[in-house]
Amino acid sequence: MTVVRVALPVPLRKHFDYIISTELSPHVGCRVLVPFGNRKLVGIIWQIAPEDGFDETKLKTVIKLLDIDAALPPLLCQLLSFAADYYHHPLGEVLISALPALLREGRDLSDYQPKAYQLTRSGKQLDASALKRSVKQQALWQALQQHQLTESVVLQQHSRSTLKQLLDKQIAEEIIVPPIPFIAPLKAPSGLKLTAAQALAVTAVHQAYGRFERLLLEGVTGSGKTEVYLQCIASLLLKQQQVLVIVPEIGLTPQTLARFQARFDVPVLCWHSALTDSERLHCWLQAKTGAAAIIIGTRSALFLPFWQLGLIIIDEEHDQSLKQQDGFRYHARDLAIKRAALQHCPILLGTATPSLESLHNALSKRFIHLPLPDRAAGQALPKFELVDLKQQVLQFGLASQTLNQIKQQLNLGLQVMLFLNRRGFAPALSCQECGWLTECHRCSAFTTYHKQSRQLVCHHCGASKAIPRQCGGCGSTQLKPLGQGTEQLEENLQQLFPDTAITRLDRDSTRRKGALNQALEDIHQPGARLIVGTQMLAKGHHFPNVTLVVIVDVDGALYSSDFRAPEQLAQLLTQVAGRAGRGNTGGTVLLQTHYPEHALLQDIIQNGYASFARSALVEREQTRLPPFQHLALFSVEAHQADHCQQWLQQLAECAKQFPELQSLGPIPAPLERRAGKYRWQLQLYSAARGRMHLALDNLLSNLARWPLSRKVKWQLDVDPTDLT
DNA sequence: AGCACGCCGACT
DNA sequence: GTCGGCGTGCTC
Repeated sequence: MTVVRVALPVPLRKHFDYIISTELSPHVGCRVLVPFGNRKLVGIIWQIAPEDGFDETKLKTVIKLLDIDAALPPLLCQLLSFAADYYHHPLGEVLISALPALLREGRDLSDYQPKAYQLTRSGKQLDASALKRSVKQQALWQALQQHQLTESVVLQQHSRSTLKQLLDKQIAEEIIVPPIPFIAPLKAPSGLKLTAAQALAVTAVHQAYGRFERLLLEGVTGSGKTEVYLQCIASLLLKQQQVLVIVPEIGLTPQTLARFQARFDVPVLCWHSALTDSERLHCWLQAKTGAAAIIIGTRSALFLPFWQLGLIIIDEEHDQSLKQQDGFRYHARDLAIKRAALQHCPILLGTATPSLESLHNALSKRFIHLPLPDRAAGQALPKFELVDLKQQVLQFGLASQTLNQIKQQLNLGLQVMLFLNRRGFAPALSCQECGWLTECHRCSAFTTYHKQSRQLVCHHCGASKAIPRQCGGCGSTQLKPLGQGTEQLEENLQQLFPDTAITRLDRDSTRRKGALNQALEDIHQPGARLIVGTQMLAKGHHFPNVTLVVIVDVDGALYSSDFRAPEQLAQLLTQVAGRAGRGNTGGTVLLQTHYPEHALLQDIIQNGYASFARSALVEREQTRLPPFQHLALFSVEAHQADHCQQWLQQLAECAKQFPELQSLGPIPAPLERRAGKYRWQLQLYSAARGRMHLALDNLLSNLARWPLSRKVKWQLDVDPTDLT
């Protein structure tokens, strides 16, 4: 008997000790089923025979050891332990979140591993006459005499009942066959001819193999980043090493996967939220055994147990979806860097619009900077033009200049893309008599009018309700949509261009399964077409026939209280612009604004993202904002606003004992009420990362004792990207 | 987080 | 007389 210290998926920042038989040979990283209060939980063994043991007489016994081999290998344990400390999230929850759901539930791994059958010792010595009464059993017995057979092979020729009979008689036995690591392709395919800049980048990555190195591939849209990835991967596969490619949530299109699969004759697997639980477990096992060569996945792919990981690629490293926005709020890029350090392998961050964090690291030489300043096929980058909306008569939110340019392109049989970051028909319904607007009862926000579904929907809490007949203020029946969303823009454009095909791409139009792919297929058809959409248009897709991009309304993002808003706007504009003119014709981007003289717009259109980002960094340094100071955000939710405020006030008081922490707040969150709850926040800034973490640990152990902590729901977000 | 225990108010 | 509201305490 020995004591094991177990990490359990509960929000308690401590471990629990249990007794287990030494004969089971438990080790760190194995799952165990344990009694906890009056329920049973799956936990992870974190320590064997801890020295400062809990009172042994009070210990309960492990119900079941669920793994022979650690489900979380040592390297992953190190990574997850680091992550739990860094993001101040309870270890047990972090560990369990790294496992596929089926393993989290305590399922036996062997149920999901491929099985094979062989004769037992007595089965081998069996006399042929022993089975003469059963022709079928005899046939299977004879087949197994040659060599073991996998389950699928057995079942092709024999029935499951015959097999069961031989197993019951102990003539045959079941064995688990570990999948075989992938076979390296004999020769790496050469691929496209690289530009000089691409070749330099590939060489830099090659030189980093086998050691930890961080590389930032800053390639303008259309510069051929994917080709760089592919050529880096090719040589790694020859070394029999695996590759992890992390992509943004909607970046993993069938096209991306197809491109990788077409290039390499090795198993390429994907990992994303749409997989079923057993597909996920399959992928997890293929990574662990080395059967998978390349895994392309969203942020949680970061926690897959690779057999021999040789390279991590983070595509679109600036993308917001790399940061988990609830619960365990990790940043996949930052943890991937930690993982690469633990694996002693290089990590390549690719983007046209680097995050200011990564750019700062590159400029200060912590990362190797690999610029790809030109488009691979030599096309010109799209050119920006500002359209001044002041003192203009607009038609459906579009200036006459904009409309003229759209007409021109359509007449040439080309495609025009209109970007409007507002889905639905209109952002609100408004009363013509008194100005009343339809609001969400539970959020401090207006409800969006959706014409097709005939509903008012709150985009913050998801609540939807029927359209009111009368104004909630004066009773008038004169309710009109206020403002324009993509649904309305599509309708209006159809009126202006009745003979032109229009494709709308937003969350509503692509909700139906297969709708997104259908839309993308339509867009790839030649001929004039209007494309209307939200954020979805900005990410990854290739629209070769688009020559004109219209940003219908840039103003919303120009005056925001979030210090990251300019960076995000610049990234968005650049990414959307990058969809234009990828074919042979150069593209134009029209920015419609009431503030054409705005410094941010001027900087982006005249000098491009790279220049904007460098000046934004200077500004961040002057204002002591990230990455020049570290930020941790405490947020609270409660039914009563003063509970929020009081709790944060107490926290701010407590934080005062740490001179290295500067606090900002308590302040109401930008969306002060959501789903019926008030939301407040306290921002903590610090120049010294290490000391900030110590202070946070101290704050967390303090606040656990406050009575008010029971009345509010609080969260801590380290390095937040979203301050709403 | 879950879950039990426990103590007060409104119903068959 | 009970059902059930959520405050409080505990989990090796």
